[in-house]
Amino acid sequence: MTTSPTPRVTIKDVAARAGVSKGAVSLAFNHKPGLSEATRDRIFEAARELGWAPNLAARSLSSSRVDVVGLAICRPAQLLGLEPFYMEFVSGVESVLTERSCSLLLRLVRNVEEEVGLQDAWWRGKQVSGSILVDFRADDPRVPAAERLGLPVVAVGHPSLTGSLTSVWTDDATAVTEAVGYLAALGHRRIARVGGAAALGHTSIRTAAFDEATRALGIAGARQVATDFSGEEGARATRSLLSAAPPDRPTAIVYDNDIMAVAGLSVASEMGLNVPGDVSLLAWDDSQLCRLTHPTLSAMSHDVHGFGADVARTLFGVITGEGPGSHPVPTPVLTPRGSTAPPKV
Amino acid sequence: MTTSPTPRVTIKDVAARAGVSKGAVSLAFNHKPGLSEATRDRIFEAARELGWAPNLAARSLSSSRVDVVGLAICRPAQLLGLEPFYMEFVSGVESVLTERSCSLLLRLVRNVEEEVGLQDAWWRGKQVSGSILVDFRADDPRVPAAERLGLPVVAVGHPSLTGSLTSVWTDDATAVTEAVGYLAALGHRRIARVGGAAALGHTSIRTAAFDEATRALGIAGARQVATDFSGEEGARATRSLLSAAPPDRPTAIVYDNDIMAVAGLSVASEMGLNVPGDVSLLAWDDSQLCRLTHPTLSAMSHDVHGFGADVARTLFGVITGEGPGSHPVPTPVLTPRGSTAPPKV
DNA sequence: AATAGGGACTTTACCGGTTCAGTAACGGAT
DNA sequence: ATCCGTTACTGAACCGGTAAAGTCCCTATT
Repeated sequence: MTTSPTPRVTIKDVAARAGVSKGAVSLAFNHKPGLSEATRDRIFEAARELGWAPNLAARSLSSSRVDVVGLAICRPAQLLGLEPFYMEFVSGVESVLTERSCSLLLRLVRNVEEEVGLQDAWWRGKQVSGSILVDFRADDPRVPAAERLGLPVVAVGHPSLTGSLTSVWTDDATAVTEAVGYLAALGHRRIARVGGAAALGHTSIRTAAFDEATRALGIAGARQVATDFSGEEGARATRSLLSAAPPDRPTAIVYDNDIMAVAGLSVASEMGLNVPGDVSLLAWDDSQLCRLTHPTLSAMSHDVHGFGADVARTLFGVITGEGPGSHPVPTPVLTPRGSTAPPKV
Repeated sequence: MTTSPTPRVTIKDVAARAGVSKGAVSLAFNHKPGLSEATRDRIFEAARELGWAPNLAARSLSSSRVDVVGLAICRPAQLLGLEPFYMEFVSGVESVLTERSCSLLLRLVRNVEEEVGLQDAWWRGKQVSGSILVDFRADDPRVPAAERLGLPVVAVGHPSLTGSLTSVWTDDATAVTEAVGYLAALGHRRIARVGGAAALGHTSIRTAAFDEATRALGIAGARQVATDFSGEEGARATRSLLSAAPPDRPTAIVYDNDIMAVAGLSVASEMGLNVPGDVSLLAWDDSQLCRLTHPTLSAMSHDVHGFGADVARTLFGVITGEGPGSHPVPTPVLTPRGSTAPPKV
């Protein structure tokens, strides 16, 4: 049994079959004017019969445009799997890409330098028409790199981190302030925060906002610890916070994602502490996970799918020549569930 | 301030700069013989100075090969985000693609029909050199489609589902048997299973294996329920199973993924049942999540990252003309943790 | 001395589309 | 009857590479 050598059908075959020139087929398939209805139909009919689809490589070569956008993510694989955030984000991005029959080129990288090299190669090699940049850090090398290349990008991150690049961002500072305010309103005076990777820009923003918010409320015993976003570190951080003697022990903890909050919840129960009786927990980036625990987790909730879609739409804007801009998306909203309550006396 | 129009540098510029012909540059960059060391160096030097990277569209057009593989995933976005499985799988795939400077074209689709159309277009349009197919169901339309197109694919699924396609699969039946055997050995006689989407092939395989295993052990009261893999349905299923009166209530539950097991755990505690005292829980597709709960979840553990890598390697085999084959990967192994124990009395 | 062989390149013909200058045909205005 | 302006389409150049055939020169063989 031999594999049939798949006689690839090209635009020429379609043209021949429809009795027109290649040019006409091209016009028809790009919905450009200059063809009669009848001819157009004949062409589509011929293409259908032959099962022809334009060769994108050829198209992008001659028209020098590609329908692909790039996304490189830089987190250890094991952590990535757990972050519901990314998959949901990606699916939001896809939802708008699909509408415009555009594809997503995804790559996991080990560090920012590798990503810079990758974006560079993608753009130089005309593999993408633009890229989405995530996980900004202070003085991120991708900012000058994208500027230098003239690569159309949208930077997912606060404008203070993304230089002249078009950015789409959530107002983390306000959200942190709201979270702290909520816990303080419940009566908590000893509030701690288990933050994400210190190198990440949005982590520093939240850290600063947390300091500011607690100071403003006159809360003295506010502690923060940095982690790598993993459940394990979340657990470790929680254990260390909760093992302080009662007067120093926080009565409320805010987490930077929901995995760590879940881990924190189990640490509390392992230590014989009642949630929310002895300690209140507040998660971030509300995913379904927060509703699966017992008690359910209160969270700063956030439409990640819609966020991804916004980012993709903005990227199309940039690609079509829109000038740089800064696009805030709705601030995460506090969603109280079962893990937060007033502290016991 | 005008954006510099990015004068794209082509192979011709590099050739000119190195004082050779385009052909020579092509030879150098494809590591083909026929050039002296000196010339080769001059060419690379020139390319480096100009910051040139070959245009992949042009390359794939003339050499009729592309360094891209396709992957379409068909699950609702919200569920996807939660399944640690996919991100980990993807990262495994990426790890071997990257070595061969190959990229992954990812797309989320709504149903199998849409995927068939997509794979068809990808292949016809020469956008991919091969594809990875996941989530097989009985009489999957992708099997005849891939055969008809001559599209090189590797099917992630049991050979009984994937027809003549090259398959990579885990032996779910054996794993289920082992899981049931373990619980039975602990003394459980009333074992239930919270399965995944009934339409999926591996779900039916597990369902059949569960029936078979419980029958073989003479266990009468074995119940199974189908879900959509979501935590919510996992919780609902657990609630329904555990609300039976004690003699009928299962003393052990096996889940088809770990999200549902986490959900089940919280349902048990919400119902005032002790895990593992009153009921033992066993998760599947062991992710970090299983170590974050309290008690920690026993699970059928499985190297998903390595699985993805194997799949990618196999795909390269298929692309380079290796005949169809069936490649089993290691069976998930039972990893006992805190959620399983002998039943009380 | 003539010839063969091979290394190091160059030349040239594509790959499969898009684009744009050109052309033929037709209806209407002058 | 002529000229103009559209509309509908064709033909050829071009995009940036690859691949196969061709050229040239140098050394080894007969």
